[in-house]
Amino acid sequence: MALSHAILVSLLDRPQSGYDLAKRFDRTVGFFWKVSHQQIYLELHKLARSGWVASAPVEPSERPNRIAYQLTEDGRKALDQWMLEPTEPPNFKEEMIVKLFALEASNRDTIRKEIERRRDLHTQRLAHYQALMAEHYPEPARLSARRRGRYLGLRMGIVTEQTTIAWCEEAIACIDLDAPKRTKSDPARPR
Amino acid sequence: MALSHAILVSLLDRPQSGYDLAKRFDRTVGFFWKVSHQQIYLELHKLARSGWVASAPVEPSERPNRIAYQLTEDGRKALDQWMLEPTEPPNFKEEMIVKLFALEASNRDTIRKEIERRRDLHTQRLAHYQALMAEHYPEPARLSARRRGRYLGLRMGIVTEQTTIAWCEEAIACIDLDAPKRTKSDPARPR
DNA sequence: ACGATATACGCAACAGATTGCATATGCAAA
DNA sequence: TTTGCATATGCAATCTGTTGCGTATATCGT
Repeated sequence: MALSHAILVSLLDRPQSGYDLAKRFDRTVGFFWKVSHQQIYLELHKLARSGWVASAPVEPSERPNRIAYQLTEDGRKALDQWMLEPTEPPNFKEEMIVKLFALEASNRDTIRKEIERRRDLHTQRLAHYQALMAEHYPEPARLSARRRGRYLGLRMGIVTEQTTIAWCEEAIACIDLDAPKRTKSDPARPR
Repeated sequence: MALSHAILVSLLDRPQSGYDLAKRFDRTVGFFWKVSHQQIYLELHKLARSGWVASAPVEPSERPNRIAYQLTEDGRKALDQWMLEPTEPPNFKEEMIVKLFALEASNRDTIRKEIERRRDLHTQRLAHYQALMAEHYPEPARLSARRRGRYLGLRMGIVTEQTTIAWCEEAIACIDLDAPKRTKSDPARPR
């Protein structure tokens, strides 16, 4: 049950509505962990039923249809308990690997282009993460505990993208290892 | 629908039963993609209903309760179609990041130990992958197309584990950056 | 005044995946 | 001979997560 606990962690900071949580997810871990707003509303209802969160008073200045939730004592205890439990390595369903397993039986040109597309996509993501890093963490050595956790999350994003890009380059070079040599004037690539 | 296509790709090789497929999954991509045997049996039924696989004759020498499936013409077409579709980057629900987001509010010692545990686990996985690499792909430059796809899958496993281990080391070093200095004779670590 | 966009919540149906249970055979070790 | 293990399949319940739809209000530009 990772999402519910991610919500609890976010509520440690301050009371938030489902909408707030969804936006915050998108801005922080959203790139490598997609969560739909439906899922968040659903989890909030469940957490409320468990008594781990409760509706928080909404400032009269805010919209009336907004429902903010705050962490309860029970929720805080549940979170502390969860922190003690071991984490599983995430599993990682990379469809590219499945396609590569079919390398012999399928069109190499298609696969190569797809890996190139993925490489470009990850290059964009990396640039985005690096911009965030430069903007928010110019001096990592001097961060508060609160910001250090977020910094490490972003670092994971960066090293993951770098690794993925390097792997894509390796895969592109590897796919045609047995193909006949090509020249610039004859760039046709055989199947 | 990635699992169903992974099954189709595996059946490209030869007809297989659910049990065969499950074992093969465990031996190949199983480390980073856990699939239960139930899920495989379920998908096989679905694929059979769609007409993408069909029961294959079972050798009389084999156990009678074994049901092997083979790819049909339709299944092969569906697979070719799927190869043309773009792949999404996998999403990657790393619970450690959620825990790190709670760094300020929780026990650092617990988090540090958990990251050390994860680092050790990934170190074991890496050793396992490297053993597989040495055993099966001692000379990567001379592989057939069939084996090259599998080689690249294993390479992805290796670089992913290496990256994860390096990130764990970085995180361990980073967690206590603001803690008072410790000596070997006084290894107590404050919260 | 109108439309676009952002805010804000939720239901219903489905798909994907896990967990626990049930069943049955064959083989080898204690 | 009994116990346990590997082989081999499957149901039912549950949980997790997605997709599509529906409903509002507020804000802002034209």
